Amino acid sequence: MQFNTNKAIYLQIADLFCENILLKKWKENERIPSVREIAVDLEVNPNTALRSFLLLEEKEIIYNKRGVGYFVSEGGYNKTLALKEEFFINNDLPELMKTLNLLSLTIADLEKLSKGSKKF
Amino acid sequence: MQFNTNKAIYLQIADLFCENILLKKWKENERIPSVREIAVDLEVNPNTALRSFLLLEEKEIIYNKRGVGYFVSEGGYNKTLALKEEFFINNDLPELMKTLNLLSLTIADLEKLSKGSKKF
Amino acid sequence: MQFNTNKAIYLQIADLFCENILLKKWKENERIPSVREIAVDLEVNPNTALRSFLLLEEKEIIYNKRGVGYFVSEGGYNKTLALKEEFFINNDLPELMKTLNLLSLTIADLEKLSKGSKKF
Amino acid sequence: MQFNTNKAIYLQIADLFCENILLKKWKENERIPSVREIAVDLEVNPNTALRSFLLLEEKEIIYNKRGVGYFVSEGGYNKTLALKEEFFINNDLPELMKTLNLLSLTIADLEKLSKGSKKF
DNA sequence: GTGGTCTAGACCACC
DNA sequence: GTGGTCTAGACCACA
Repeated sequence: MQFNTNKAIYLQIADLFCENILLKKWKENERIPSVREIAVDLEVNPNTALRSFLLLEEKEIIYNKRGVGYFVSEGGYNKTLALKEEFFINNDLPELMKTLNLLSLTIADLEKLSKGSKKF
Repeated sequence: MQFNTNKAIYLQIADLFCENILLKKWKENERIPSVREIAVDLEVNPNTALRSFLLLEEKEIIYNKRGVGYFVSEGGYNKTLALKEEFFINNDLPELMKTLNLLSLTIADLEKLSKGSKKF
Repeated sequence: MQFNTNKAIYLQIADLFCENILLKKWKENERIPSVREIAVDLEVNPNTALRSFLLLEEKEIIYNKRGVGYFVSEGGYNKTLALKEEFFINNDLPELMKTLNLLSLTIADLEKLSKGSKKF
Repeated sequence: MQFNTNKAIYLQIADLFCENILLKKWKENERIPSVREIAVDLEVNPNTALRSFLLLEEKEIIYNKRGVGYFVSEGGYNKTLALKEEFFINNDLPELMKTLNLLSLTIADLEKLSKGSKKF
């Protein structure tokens, strides 16, 4: 996996985990890969991988069974969605509106731009 | 001014400068506040303020007259606009589309959200 | 049963056993539940349950009859009491006094607090 | 400094910080020693020391000024006190009452015990 | 096998 | 100078 250099790796891994939950690749009460597996797969140090787990555990999106591994929390999907939505509304969206304003663009323009872009 | 802890202060100040230019608060060939004034106003270390100036000078959005101060470049408005647009298309927009997808939102939803938000 | 995540499960189970002995739920020379029963009841790994038994066996609070099961030792009550008392005096009590000091509380305050608390 | 082997060092350091705040050795809005200083003083790895800072920052007891250091939060004293009190009421106290009950002791007995102990 | 802690030390961005 | 991240790897307790 490639990591963006502008953001801490462990945060990018945490985002990846959230994505997996939101995309239902990881289901509630299911065990997720071990710290070591993630570390090997993503080619990062186990410590770095662990930080991602700890971050999401603290947000109660995942939980730990001692000696067994990490699991997606009951309600983890909704919690993840709520967190991401809240962040979007309070941070991304205001930022977006401000940028649109500065660039003299409207939301309607986004449709065209997103289609024109090679990224989609 | 409050700064976001996740982004370098000097970058946030540079963004602020760009905003002022795009909003025509700072016009081309007009002198902008000194490093010292900015540092005092925003309560930051003068070194930090200076970095913002140097960054924008390097992008030729502002220029320096020795012993006089910093000025918005001829064409600084368009340069700023171009930079912001490019960044928006290549970075913000793909990011936005991905987030919308994860949150099961569409561009159309943004209209409502942006109106419902207290931020506007 | 809920376990505290900050303390090893097997230690919490051992504490539970001691409680049963001190409360005379388990009497001297009486057979106590098997490792397997404990494991099922408390929903823990049999290995974990076994460690609790071994710990108390080592302290001679319980003993094992091969093929039969575990029993509370002759004198197990007093032994448990003595251990708990010693630990209380040497560990809990100093810790308590320090905490009281930091919180500007006195032993006298404990009376009121313990009554006010919903836990009792 | 000696550390208790039963508890993570970074937690013991965090406790120490709380003590300093409760004892008013560290006052609100005052800078506290740097991560490196703590690491050297307590003879631990800077990483370990940092964990203590991060823990307390997350609880908003201390805050960070970029490139400057950590400071006790406005209201940090009360926050620390509240946290410690809450923990005491919800954890230490029930535990204590249970232990007293098992040992056939009363709160009144604590007075004598605490005086008799060599620790005071 | 699992995670959790810790060390030693590097590198970096930032002030 | 400050903190923040990351690696490499050890050691341990626990299940």
